[in-house]
Amino acid sequence: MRGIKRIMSEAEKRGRDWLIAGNVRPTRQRLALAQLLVGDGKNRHVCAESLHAAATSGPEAVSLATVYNTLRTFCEAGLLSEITVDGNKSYFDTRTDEHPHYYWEEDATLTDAPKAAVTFEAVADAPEGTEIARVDVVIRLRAKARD
Amino acid sequence: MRGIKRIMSEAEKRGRDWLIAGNVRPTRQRLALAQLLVGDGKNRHVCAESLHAAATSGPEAVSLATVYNTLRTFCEAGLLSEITVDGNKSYFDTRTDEHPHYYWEEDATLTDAPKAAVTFEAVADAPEGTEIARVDVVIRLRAKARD
DNA sequence: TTCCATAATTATAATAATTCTAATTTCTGA
DNA sequence: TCAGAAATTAGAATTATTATAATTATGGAA
Repeated sequence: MRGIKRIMSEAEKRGRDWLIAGNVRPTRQRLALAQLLVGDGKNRHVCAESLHAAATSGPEAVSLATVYNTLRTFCEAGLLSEITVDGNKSYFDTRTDEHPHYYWEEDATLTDAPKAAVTFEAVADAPEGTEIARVDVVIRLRAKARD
Repeated sequence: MRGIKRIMSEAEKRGRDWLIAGNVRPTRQRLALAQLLVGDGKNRHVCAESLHAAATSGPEAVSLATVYNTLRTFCEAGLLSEITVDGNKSYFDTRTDEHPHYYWEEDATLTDAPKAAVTFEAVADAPEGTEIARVDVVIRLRAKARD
């Protein structure tokens, strides 16, 4: 045991439990990132850059390379899902169930859409020899034109 | 008039008409690309690189910069639609009506899905002050696991 | 505890897709 | 035919991301 024992905050507990649930070794950096991602119990969308910025201004700095590695690790562990929406940058969502997203064209941000925003009548069978891995739905929003 | 008058092929006509329909000046390079895109009357999905490769092996070489410029121009003219599916590269579709896509994870390619592949029961109202620009649906396929 | 093998982290270099810049060429219409 | 505008181009610059290779941390065994 290295550091001084101290009371663990709610956010720290949430982060740690989340890592354990995903069967991911709770290293210092991963704990820091996990806390930023799920520490408040709310869902969150991040990109590598935004998460790195958040970590940098926190108590436990994490290198950009590790942010990338860790986001990938979390995805593989099923803790995050990756969302692709504009051609150049990846977003990551702490909600991992299949649900639609709003993409706000005005400021290029992404939020969850209520699941009821889109309901399917039918999704046809996948072509022969394949199966559907996932159905991505992105509802692109723009500011309403004034009349 | 520079070149020698000659009979215009069906593909050339289709390309030229397509440009005119989009109100885009029919330059040599644009005609070459248009022909590659719609010359056979079929729908097509390309990325900048694949289109550039096709042009390079044709009779009228087009620089990569122009391929990028032109794809953007065609999109703005409503002749193409851009599809984003994996975080790093843009695809362009000669079909511009709203329709779902299959993304084949195995080889990272994109094809049209039959419109009936997904039918909506409902798409909720857009949030206050916004309107829906488009609903993107990508059905991600993977090779079926053997049992 | 201490030590070891393994895994994680890191700075930095490399890559990939795309955009920018500034010079040149081509078009169009008078 | 000519001038001005638009398009094209090579190459540099940018952005997001991944790879490399060296260092450091971690967890389990002794």
